[in-house]
Amino acid sequence: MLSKKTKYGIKALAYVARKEDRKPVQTSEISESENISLKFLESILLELRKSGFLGSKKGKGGGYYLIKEPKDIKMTAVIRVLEGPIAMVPCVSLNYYEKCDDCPDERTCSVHKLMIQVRDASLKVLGENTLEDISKIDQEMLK
Amino acid sequence: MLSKKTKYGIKALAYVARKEDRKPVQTSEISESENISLKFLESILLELRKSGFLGSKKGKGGGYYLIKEPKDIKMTAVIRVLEGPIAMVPCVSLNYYEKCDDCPDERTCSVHKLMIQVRDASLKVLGENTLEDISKIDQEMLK
DNA sequence: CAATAACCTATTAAATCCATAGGGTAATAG
DNA sequence: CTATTACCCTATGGATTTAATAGGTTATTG
Repeated sequence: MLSKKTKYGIKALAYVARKEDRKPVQTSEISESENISLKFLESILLELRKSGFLGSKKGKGGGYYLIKEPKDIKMTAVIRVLEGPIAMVPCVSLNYYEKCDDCPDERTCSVHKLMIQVRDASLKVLGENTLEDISKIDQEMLK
Repeated sequence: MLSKKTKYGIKALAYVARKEDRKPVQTSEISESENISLKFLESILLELRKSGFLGSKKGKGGGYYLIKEPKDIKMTAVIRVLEGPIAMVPCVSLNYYEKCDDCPDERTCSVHKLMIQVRDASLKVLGENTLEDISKIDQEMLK
């Protein structure tokens, strides 16, 4: 299950991406529009800034803005920062690998075998989707 | 992340599936062979019995055995019973659907859009793999 | 300087997970 | 029939994580 943190983080990024101009967007605006607890959102945006997705500006007229183009932000990167590993089991994670305590041999582990396939399938989808892809709203969708 | 419960459950099912004869396998045997806490495993096997994957036999020579052929057990079914939803977000779950508190309109939700794709990709992999597929050990794997 | 909005630290309530403990009960072997 | 085996069931606790709240500090604009 995706944590609320990740969910909110993605929604916030998508919200910022939908603003054509590059003016900073305030936390409170995102909070109200996306129904996210203000304080919780603050901490998430802060993390997204520290990990290089957002820039910020303090004081009046300040807020957060995208540093890169939405089309250059892969969803794999976003999820890895907010949620951590994409794999469902540490022993098949590319970026957060960890050996299982049980399991003497990964090569013969039934779970390992299966979860590698799931990981690759997820990775494909998340690698093909950019922030641009998921943030735009087609009029088609509203019918 | 996959819970230990699900992980152990899959490993236990695979272990039972690897036994050619249909003799019951004892919990203690699985526990030792797969390095799973005996008491924890007991509760997992019990759940797998109640949900129709395993049958059991009490007394001496008793244990658990598969009710269906390994090739007829899809991994989607196993995971849904042990872990719950396959989707990463309740609002895209086929079997455990739940509306999000935030999110006035799913059709325009960026997370929703993305997670449907992830769900379908996972569903494909888990639907194509059966217990037979993941339980067999190729000699190729050991090289 | 005064207003604004990001920034930072700490705390807490709730939930979930993993495991253990301790027995009860049914079936089988001898 | 009796002892043993091994499944069956309930309850509990510790640890970890998650989600959210609270309260303050720093920097920028006008």
